[in-house]
Amino acid sequence: MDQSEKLHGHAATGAGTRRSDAVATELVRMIEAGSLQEGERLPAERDLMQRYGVSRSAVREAIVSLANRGLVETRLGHRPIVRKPDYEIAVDKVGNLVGHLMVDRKGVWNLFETRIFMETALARWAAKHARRDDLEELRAALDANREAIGNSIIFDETDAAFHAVLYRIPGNPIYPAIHKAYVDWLTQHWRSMKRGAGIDQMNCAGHEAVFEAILARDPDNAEEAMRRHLVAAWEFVRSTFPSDS
Amino acid sequence: MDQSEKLHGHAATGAGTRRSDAVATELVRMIEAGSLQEGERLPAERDLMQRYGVSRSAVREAIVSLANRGLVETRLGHRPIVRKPDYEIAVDKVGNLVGHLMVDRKGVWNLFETRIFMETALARWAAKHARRDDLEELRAALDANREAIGNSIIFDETDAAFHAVLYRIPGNPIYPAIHKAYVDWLTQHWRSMKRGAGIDQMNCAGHEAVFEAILARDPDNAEEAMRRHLVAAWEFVRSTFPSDS
DNA sequence: TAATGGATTATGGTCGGACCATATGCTACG
DNA sequence: CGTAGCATATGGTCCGACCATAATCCATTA
Repeated sequence: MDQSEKLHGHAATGAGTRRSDAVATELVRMIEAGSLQEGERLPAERDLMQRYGVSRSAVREAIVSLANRGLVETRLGHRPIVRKPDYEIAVDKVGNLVGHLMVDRKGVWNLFETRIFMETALARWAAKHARRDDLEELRAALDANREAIGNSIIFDETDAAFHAVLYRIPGNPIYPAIHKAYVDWLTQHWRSMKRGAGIDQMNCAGHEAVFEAILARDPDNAEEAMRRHLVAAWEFVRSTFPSDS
Repeated sequence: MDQSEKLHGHAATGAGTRRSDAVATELVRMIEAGSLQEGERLPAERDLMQRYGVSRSAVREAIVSLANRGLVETRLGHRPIVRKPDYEIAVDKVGNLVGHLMVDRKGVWNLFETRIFMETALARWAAKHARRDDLEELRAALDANREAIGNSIIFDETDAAFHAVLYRIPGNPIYPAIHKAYVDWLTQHWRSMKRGAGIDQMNCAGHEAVFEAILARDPDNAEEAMRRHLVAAWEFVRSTFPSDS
């Protein structure tokens, strides 16, 4: 009785028909409005259920919903902590959603193709707009990569780091987030691959070609070098798939 | 008693510590394995709670989690329906997560800048690789767009349709999904803008320039025409923001 | 006979109250 | 003074009930 009255009083706050949706919407509103700051703790479930006049189940489902969206972080025994997701977290969350889309080789290729598209364009951009310190950073990454030839683990890290510099150059925080997504998603598909230093050398040579073209301020060559590098890498990834047509 | 035994028996299936996570993981597994086909109905909550030996609360939270990921669709009084998310849905979901990042102009600019990046590259691609029927499609979209000058609603539709063709040309289903996301996210930020036919004419002229360059197989011009077109469009979007620096 | 409307059933949504598991802080004892 | 253990806070789980909505079935009736 008490509950239903209170809820009706608060009906304006909630959009959906479900109580939990109403609570979730209200909490999101408070987070976006700044009443709940980043890092702050959410009120306890038992508080919220009294405040909004709903049962704890409804409150819990609302919090689960927020947690799934990455807006709060839940730990057992702790009150949920407000988290404003940045681009990386958002992209990370979507990773859970698209796992199904990459089960077959076609899905992986679709994703890898966007990477080629993205990075050829990034190479072109860098050739056109990279500043001196960008080039320095790129050179340092390349040196580290060359140094790591033969050590698969380190090489992969420096490899990713080299590409990461390209994603950073435009200065848009979305690009590094995309890069992280590529690394997270795609690496699952060429793990457990034995390879000799020859492969490393080939990849490093690809990086060098890209870097030289960027240094020479030659967009066409930069793009083409990057494309060759990634297509070769794809051939390698592809060979790890069972049903090779 | 019965429950805890059953759960321990199933402990291997679940990864997380939470019961609901275990159930969610199991359901995802079944969906991915194909035991639950697209469009099929999930077992009733009361079934699942018996099958997995957990309470209904746990089952419900698991289902909420799946629903948030877009893997099932819930309606009151109906059993949840299995949905395998495609690229569009996946990209759409990430949209909900990054909504907070677009409240200020900087966030919107970051997004718009990626669009410029994407579409200049797409224009370049089209100039290089478009086939005859791609060009036909592009021409038809352009004609429709020209026809719609003056009618804001239709013009916006044909405008989006013209750009959509470019996203379709590479033949990767991810690109159209991204386009849809751009349209969904960005249109919220320039709605309720009164504008004269002059703006339409300017935009249409931009499309024509892009098309001509693609038709001429001139990647550099296509890219540059697209950039000019979108930068101009941004200036327009930007003017709708209050705190204009 | 066929249409219609109400009872029945299936199912998700909500509730409240209990207990458990984990974290934190306080207190009392060594 | 320090540490072990108890008290408290809080999330996690369970149960059993009831409500709200949808689909189904069946009997009444035109």
